[in-house]
Amino acid sequence: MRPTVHDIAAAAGVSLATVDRVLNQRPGVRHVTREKVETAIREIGYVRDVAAANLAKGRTYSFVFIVPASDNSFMHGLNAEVMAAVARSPVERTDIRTVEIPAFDPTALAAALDTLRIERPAGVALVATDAPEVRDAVDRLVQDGIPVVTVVSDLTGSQRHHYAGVDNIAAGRTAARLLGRFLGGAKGDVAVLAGSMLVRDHRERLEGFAAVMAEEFPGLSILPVIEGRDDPDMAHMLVSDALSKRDGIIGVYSLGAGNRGLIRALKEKSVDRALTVIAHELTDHTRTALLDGTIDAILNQDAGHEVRSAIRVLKAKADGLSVIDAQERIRLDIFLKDNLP
Amino acid sequence: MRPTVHDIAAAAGVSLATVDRVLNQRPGVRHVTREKVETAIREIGYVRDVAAANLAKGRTYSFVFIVPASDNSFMHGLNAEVMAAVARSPVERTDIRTVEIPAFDPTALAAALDTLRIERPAGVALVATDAPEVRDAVDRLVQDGIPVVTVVSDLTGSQRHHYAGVDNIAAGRTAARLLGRFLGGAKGDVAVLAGSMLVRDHRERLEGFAAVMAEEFPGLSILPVIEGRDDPDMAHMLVSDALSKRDGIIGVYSLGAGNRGLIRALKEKSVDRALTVIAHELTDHTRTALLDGTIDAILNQDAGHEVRSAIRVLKAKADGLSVIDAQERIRLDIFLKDNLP
DNA sequence: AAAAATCTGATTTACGTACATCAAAAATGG
DNA sequence: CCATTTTTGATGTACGTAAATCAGATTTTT
Repeated sequence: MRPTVHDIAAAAGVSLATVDRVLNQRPGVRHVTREKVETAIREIGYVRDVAAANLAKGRTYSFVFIVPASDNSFMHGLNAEVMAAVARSPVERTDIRTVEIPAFDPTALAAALDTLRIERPAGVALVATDAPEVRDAVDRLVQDGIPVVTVVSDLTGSQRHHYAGVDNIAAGRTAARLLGRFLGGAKGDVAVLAGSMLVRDHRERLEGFAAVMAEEFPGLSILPVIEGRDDPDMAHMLVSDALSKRDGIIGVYSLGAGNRGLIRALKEKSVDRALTVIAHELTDHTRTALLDGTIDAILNQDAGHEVRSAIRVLKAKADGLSVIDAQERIRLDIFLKDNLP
Repeated sequence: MRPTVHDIAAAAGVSLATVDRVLNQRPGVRHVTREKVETAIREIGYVRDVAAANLAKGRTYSFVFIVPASDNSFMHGLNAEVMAAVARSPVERTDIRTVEIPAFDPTALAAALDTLRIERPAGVALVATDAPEVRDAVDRLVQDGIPVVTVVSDLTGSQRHHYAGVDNIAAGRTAARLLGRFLGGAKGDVAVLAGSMLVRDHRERLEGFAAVMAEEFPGLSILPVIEGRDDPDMAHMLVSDALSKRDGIIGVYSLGAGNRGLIRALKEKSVDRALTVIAHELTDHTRTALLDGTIDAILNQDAGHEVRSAIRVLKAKADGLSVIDAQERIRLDIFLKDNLP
């Protein structure tokens, strides 16, 4: 049987009330007594029974998810996963609320974060927009003792406790190697379709992609980045245009969202030429395109895993427990035709 | 606030004791009364507070992991992950015990399973060996009401509740496509190194591999499978031999363990020729080989995830709860140089 | 040395469920 | 209709922790 508070009390020669004061850092315990209790805790290897503690506290963890109101498949998927978590929340003693804010609007995001300083939830998860005011707002929350994790998009330099998302530089590098290898030794141009270079994820993916391309595939040259603003129609137009103008294009890397337009453009133009295409995010559209050969590989981050991981980490932080790092590492999924889920 | 047993009692117009009898399927409740209570439960949407229930029961889940005593990196890793879970077990109210049995010995495995029918643990996880007697022993456990999950290697046709492992046919197919694409349109021979064709995983990987090769890469022909018995020295010898004899080999697929020998053979022979190599299982050896270019891609199953998933599923089954399917799907990791963890 | 302030102990209630006991009520048999 | 059996209610204890109260013991201040 694992030791309980009673055992600590007996071992330390103090009363239960004192043990409780030490455990829950309540005032009214002399320094020497406190140390005596802490030693006892260490010696008998006591670990608080979190389930019983939460039961006694009648605690429900109240978490807030801040997500951008973006209209693309990935964000819809993310939202769906948060909703699924909300549906499960009573069972897990959590009370999850989502806050939608305009996409790519650092001011709104910072304002939303500052609002939470008053509400004081048990934890905050946010899809970060990379800007100084957001960083500062996050740091303020952390200073207030509120656990904060970033999801999908990180906020380096901030004091957020955790990032539940993929390494986007590694993703870009992986895309480059796949594309390079798939193209064999062929020489030619590679088109890159991004959402916006203002988004950190996209910048990082491009950075990784360009690095490996330069290092390892000198025969391939990257054309100026096409910014499709994650919009299907815009992507369609721009990609069609590029494919018409440059007939040296033999590969395409789509590192953002809005792949529907890309796929349409590819289908129109690729009747007469073979293109190797790597895209991000598995959606109904990209899945179909992968199966029919329009896309050759899809890099993906599992939104469900990210949401669940964020919740687990927030819970652990709220309880002052440690997390299993390997479990919380969000992996980059690589999908070919054959290993689709 | 979520409803409690008291709320059920009030809603159904019965006493707490009766609710308890219904909830824990104790005798002494008239059919009509039972239905009344069950309706109330459904209507107010009651879900048992598992934490409180386990606290009251003083319950600790006792799980048994049956693992083969194989001497290769993967099984060592799996064992390490089980041990890590054991270390965490007191905190999670679980009591995990491992049983080692000789590898590839169906009789021993079946005997071990039958022993557990007497012990009656709260759940059993096993690395299955594909044989009728094992299937029968598993079915007997399931019939006894004990949750059973297979890990790493499945037991199709049995009544096990869950399989925590990858789809090996998909793995083989993925390997074939990667190899085929990496080789561009080149024509030549492909060597396949397996542990043993008696192991179901290996058979399935080969099946998937051969299928895609035949369908999509007619220029590549698969040589007779080399069975290295997952033994480094044996693999080294056999692969060296094959590479010397057949100079048409341009690709290698290693679908089993014992990659150390393969890597040594490749390093010796590949000074004068370029080979594209796909291997399974990320270990220190394969990682190094991937980084130095000896191996081109590694397919991996994360033993840690498999173990944790198995435990989560066993727990859920023991509590009669449902699992989040997407969370428990073990994905096939594809590692290139750039996305190593 | 007395008064005040600070610390500690003892005890109780609560969280939501499980489980046991005993009494009371209702249904069933003859 | 009585005796028996079955069903139901009322009540209490337990699990491990949190949190509160109040009394008693120390220490510190005056």
